[in-house]
Amino acid sequence: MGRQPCCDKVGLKKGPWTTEEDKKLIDFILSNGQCCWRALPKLAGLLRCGKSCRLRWTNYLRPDLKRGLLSEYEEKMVIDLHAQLGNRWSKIASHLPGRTDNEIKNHWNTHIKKKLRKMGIDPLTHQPLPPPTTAQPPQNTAETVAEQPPAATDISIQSELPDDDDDKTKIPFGSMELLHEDFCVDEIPVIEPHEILLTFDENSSTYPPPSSSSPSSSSSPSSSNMLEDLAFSPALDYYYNIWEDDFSGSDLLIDSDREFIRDNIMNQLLSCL
DNA sequence: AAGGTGCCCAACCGCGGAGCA
DNA sequence: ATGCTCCGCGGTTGGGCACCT
Repeated sequence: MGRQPCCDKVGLKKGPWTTEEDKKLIDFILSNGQCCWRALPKLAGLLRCGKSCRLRWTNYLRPDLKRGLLSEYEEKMVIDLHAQLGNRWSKIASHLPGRTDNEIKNHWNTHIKKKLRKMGIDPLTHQPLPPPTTAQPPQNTAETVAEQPPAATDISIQSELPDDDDDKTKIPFGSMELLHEDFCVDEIPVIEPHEILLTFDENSSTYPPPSSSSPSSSSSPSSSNMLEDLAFSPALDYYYNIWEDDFSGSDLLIDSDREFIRDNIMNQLLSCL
């Protein structure tokens, strides 16, 4: 009995991805779109299982991913959403454009959990932790207990968050969308560079820029700054660097690709503004 | 400087659900 | 209705790094 492995693991590579593998995966998906993950490794010339490819793409290579720590606002959203949804990380991630479920899960386990405990909130129930008494040993260290604000203050964090029950937290164009959403698995749609929608998140720590006031402000980001930033976004540069590293001698038209994609992003953004 | 320890996060594993024949 | 395949999700692991002693 037992479940069949997701793929034939004999001869398949595991562990960290190399730049070469990243390049192959990116190149394949940008040329062909996200097709059947199981078939992708073979088609892309990768010695990986489809699952590994999907994970690498969704968690690390997708061009719309934000890098770096979650902003304070994002963190509050995660706490609020977790209170409503529990450990449904993918659902939570869907409210935070540019963030992956893995990233949020990791951030929750390494930062937010500790922070909440320190603040006297049970990260599981989102209720105030029982106050430490002399009879009961405190769950926190003495120094963290001393830093605890009253429980009522802690809970107010949640009430500051926007109501999640509508689309306010769903940022339009908050994720990269391929225009061919509804192709069947057997078809391998060709996604041309001009069909890729690269998008931004107005709630991120980058947009609006740090100088702007409230993170929940609905004001539009400065278009000139946004375009400037996007045009030179780390994600794009990452792709370009990969291509340039290993395809410098190939017949790929790196510069024209770069210009073409960048121009297309600019045009799409301008049409949205 | 060297070794030990803890943290972070990318990646893996296994399960459940959806879709299809 | 059943069994199979595939995808996506959540939990877990372990390598690399930073910090501490």
